[in-house]
Formats: sequence, C-alpha cells, structure tokens
Amino acid sequence: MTNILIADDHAMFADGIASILKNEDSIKVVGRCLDGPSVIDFLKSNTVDILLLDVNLPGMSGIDVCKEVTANFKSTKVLAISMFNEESFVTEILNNGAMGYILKNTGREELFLAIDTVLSGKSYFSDDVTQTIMKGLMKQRTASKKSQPELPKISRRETEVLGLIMKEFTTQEIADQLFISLKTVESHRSNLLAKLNARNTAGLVRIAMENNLIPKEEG
Amino acid sequence: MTNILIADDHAMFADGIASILKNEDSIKVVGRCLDGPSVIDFLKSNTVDILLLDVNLPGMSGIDVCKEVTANFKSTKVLAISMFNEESFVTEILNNGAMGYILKNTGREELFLAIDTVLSGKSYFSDDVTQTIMKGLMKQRTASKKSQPELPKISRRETEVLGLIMKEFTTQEIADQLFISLKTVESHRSNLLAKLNARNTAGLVRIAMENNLIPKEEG
DNA sequence: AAAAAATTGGGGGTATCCCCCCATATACGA
DNA sequence: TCGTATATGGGGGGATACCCCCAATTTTTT
Repeated sequence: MTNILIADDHAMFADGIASILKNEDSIKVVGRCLDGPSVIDFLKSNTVDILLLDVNLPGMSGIDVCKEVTANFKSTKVLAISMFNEESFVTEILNNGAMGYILKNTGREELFLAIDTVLSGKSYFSDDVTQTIMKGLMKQRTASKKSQPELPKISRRETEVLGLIMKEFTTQEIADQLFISLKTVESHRSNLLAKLNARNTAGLVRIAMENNLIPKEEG
Repeated sequence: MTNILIADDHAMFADGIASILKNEDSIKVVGRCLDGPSVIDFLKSNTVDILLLDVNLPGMSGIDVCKEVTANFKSTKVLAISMFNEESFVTEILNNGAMGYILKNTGREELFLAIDTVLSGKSYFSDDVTQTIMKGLMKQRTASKKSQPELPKISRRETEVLGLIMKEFTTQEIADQLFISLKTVESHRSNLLAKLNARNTAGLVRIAMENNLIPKEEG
C-alpha cells in the first residue's frame, strides 16, 4: 500500500488528483494540505511514501517544503507538480531533492507511471519538462558566458594554486606542496585576484566554481 | 552551405559519417582530423559551422578541444559524438560548450536532424542521452547528500552573513550592512566555520556553493 | 627575433581573518 | 520549565591574506 499526501492550495485540483487515485487499490491518499507548514506537521505524525507537491504553494514555497522534507523525512519521496513548465522552477526543486516533476495537464496513466517510477527510487519527468531542462542547461551556459564574455586565461600554475586554495590550503601549505616559495604562491594569488576580478579568497572560489575553472576530481 | 569538420581517430567511422553527409547538397565536409591539436590548427585557417567531435580523442581529450573551440571559435558549434552513453562524458562536454550529444549508433535521419538543430542555435540530444542525463542529475544529488549526510542547520543570520561573504564583502563591511558589531559578524563566521567544518573562507564558499546553501538572486 | 606571458622570488607593510577567552538576552524546543 | 540554539557584543593576539614596490629566468606567442 502506497501512502500519498497531496499538497496543493487549489482545492479543486487536489480533489481531482484524489479522485483519480481513489480508484487504485494499491494507493491510499492519506491527507491533503493547503500550505507548506501543514505538510511538515502532517509528516511528523504520519507515514507518507510519496508527497505530491505543488511547486507554487502560498506562504512557504514548494522549494522550501521540498528541502525540508528531503532533509528530515528521508522515507518520503517528493514528486513535484506544477502548472508551469518553467525551467527555473524545475531546476530549483530538483536541486532541492524532488525525485520527479510532472505538469498539471498530465493524464492519469502518466500520473500512475510517475508515482510508480518515483516509488521505485528512480526519477521521473514529463517529456515536456525534460525538453525544458535540456534547453535550460544550455541557456544557463550561454548566459553565464555572456555575463563575463571572456575571462582572462588562467595559466597552468595558477590553476594548480587555485585548485589548492579551493581545497582550503593556506598559502604556506600550497608553497610546500608545489615546492616553491611562499612569495611565488603570493604572486599567483595576486595574479588570480586581478585576472578574475576578485577582491579576496571568497571571490576567487566563487568565480572558480561559477565558471567551472577547476575540474573536480573524485576523492 | 554548411561546413562540417569531423574529428575522430577512428578512420572507418569518420569515413562512414563523411559518406552519409556527402549525399546532402547543403552540407560540405571540409576536413577530417584524427586528434585534438589538428582540430585547433584547422579552425585557425578554415571556416567551420559545425564540428562533429568524438569525445574520446587520443592525446588532447574531446573535452579540452570543446572548451578551446567554444572559447576561441565562437562561430563554430560543437556536436559531440560518442560511442558511450556515459553520464560523466555527457555532462562534462555539455559543461564545456557542446550544443549537442549523439551516439555513434545514430541513424542518418537523426544525424541530419541533430545537425540542423544545432545549426539553428538550439541544442540536440538523443533520447537515450537525455535519459542518462536526468538520471545523472539525480545520482549526483543523492551522492553528494550521502557524502555529507546531514550538515548542521545554518541559522537565518548566519545565512545572511554567508551570502555577503560570498559577495566578497569583508567582515567590517558586513557588520556595517547589517548594522551590527564587527565582533558579532566574527562570531557568525566562527560558527559557520565550525558548522560547515571548514578551515577558512575558501572552504566556506565552496561548501556553500556545493550544497546550494545560498539562493542566488539575479543581479 | 622580438614581444608577451608565465614562473620564480624578495622586502616591507597593512588589512583581514581566525582563534582563544568571555558575557548577556532572547527564542525555541523537549 | 529547562536546556539548547541564536544573536548580540567585547579583549586580545597570532596567522593569514592582501598590497605596494621590485627583478631574473623561462616559456610562449607573435
């Protein structure tokens, strides 16, 4: 038996979902919530396998709810539902733990499929949503490239130093690891600050991560 | 007329692609390269609209080639081709400027479609590849969550301070903006270091970005 | 071959960060 | 209601980062 909680402030829509699911023997709608806080409350005293979560909840947004749920109720999987096929909504809630994203015009067959898929631990996305995400990934790339049309080329040694900075090593430690002088590392740091147009270490790290300057290795 | 450059170290495969494209009047295969450096050389003296790039090139990898091409030859669009539907390959080359990714078992119809799509400035991915990416996004999420099972809750004020740190403000500047004492901000910094298990500002910023702690606003 | 960039290193100084100790008041949760 | 977390603030000090000046050598690019 799969316990499902519906979180949507549109009563009519919540009813619709519930009536669709009602006919399925293996599924039980254990509750309905109209806002974020009541979802959290409900989960504290009930077992829920799948949370059908509207992204655009009033008050506490769906994103925050999702974050909270995946952090504190690990046995509950979130399947996001939204009226909008907006790239920002999709990526945002996926980055906060949702296992799937479907649109409100989804038919009953696809709804069941999505629920089963998410329930089995896999992720599910409507085809339209998938398209949107792929486009979004590209847009994000080109947009970030436009904002900083050409950031100066970072040399091999500077890249090394930057990588070690991101690993929280101090200048002295970096010097030791690279077998060069403290002063040399300071030179590289200084050049990095100038090239990346950063004021301090924080900016160095942020810009490096935003522009994917340091290939991350597995550790 | 669309100029296409094929970069693949497997001669037989490059021949196959070329022979498929030869029959299309609007397409002209202007060259074939067997390794990365020769691609760069070729682009320096030729106009190429689309680069069909094998991800797994010997010597200079396809990822590096792609990075170089999108950085320095902005009029050339990269369509990645690979034998492997590997999530790491796909995301890596997409993050380095490729506009599309297709597999080597792609048929001629889909090949033309991919070329046209990329040529028009949109991105193209085989269905299989799309599935792989979506799964990968999820995996990446759950994996990163496992590595740091539960990082302590960051309070509202700490989040504010952390956000300003990432914007490269100094402790004194943060104190001024929040109308609190320098010492208070230092307390928050100190608590953040302890909670996030970081050694210094670099770690603070890296961990914040890795865990998506600071909602980025548009500027 | 000449110019530019990268790599190396130093002196000296200030700003900032990070650390230890401490305290008070408020708010939140068990 | 009683602890824990949060937010506030202070003294003092050592470590680190950042800044200015500078220069020699090597590598890369033009």
